[in-house]
Amino acid sequence: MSTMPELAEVELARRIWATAEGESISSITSNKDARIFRDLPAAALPALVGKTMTSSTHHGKRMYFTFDHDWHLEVHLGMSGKVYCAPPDYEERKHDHLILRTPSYTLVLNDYRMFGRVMLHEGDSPWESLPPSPLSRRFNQAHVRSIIERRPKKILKGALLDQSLFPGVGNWMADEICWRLGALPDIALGSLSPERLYEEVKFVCKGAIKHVADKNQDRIAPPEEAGFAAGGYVAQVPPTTWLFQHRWKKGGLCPTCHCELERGTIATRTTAWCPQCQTAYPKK
DNA sequence: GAGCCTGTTCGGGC
DNA sequence: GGCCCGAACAGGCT
Repeated sequence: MSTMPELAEVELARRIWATAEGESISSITSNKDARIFRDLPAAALPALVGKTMTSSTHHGKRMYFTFDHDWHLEVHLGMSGKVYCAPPDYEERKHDHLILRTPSYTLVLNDYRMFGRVMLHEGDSPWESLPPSPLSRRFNQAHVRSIIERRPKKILKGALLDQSLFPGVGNWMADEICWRLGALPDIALGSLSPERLYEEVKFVCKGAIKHVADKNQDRIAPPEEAGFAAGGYVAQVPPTTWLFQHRWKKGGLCPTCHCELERGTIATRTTAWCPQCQTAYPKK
């Protein structure tokens, strides 16, 4: 299973680094030339040395680690970012671009493609000004209705991937939501009912957390057992009743009707759908 | 060796 | 401005 840095893996990654909550940063090693630091002023990171990680949260695909005196380290995993919580004597490996050491742990950010991003904020909580997360109470039916009403002609899959509308939803989750809606990915947003869209976005987001973040908790700690070896840390994935398990296999079958899934490029992304089950709405 | 790619941004066309 | 697409980013994997 390759990595899939969408909402649930991001939350799992947050929990992995959160192992070090309550510890203070003793040293920082960073590859400042790495693209992931393109939005971070040079020499900003040392400000974290001596500061204690007090809490953390995630919003969509972004993680925030808060250090005392209102410093917030933001990490986006991009396409290939991984975080590890390793023992104190961890030795740097290829593509490790950020290493935070505390007395008990080594927090590592490894990203070979460097589409990820690291930022540092001081002051107010940066996530509070972002659009509502599908996991939050602010994300309700009225909010989904306003999304649909403002962009009735937008393609469903393109809308689902838009991080300003559905923060955290990525390619596989978008396909899963379309499949559960019984909707082809290229129908217009305006043909959907707010109730149904709200229901399935919620179901897939909550289910992803349950099946991916919660079920892989044993990958987090203790650090000597944490999955910082090659292969990533996601061992448990959504059940075979989800499209997830079938969408990448050539000749994969729909878990509901068992007909062969179709694949193509929609909204510029590789997309899988069931030609039989996803016909509840007129094509765009 | 060629092609693919689970994320995001930017530029161009309409 | 809105929307859509393709390219670019970079390197491991099939």
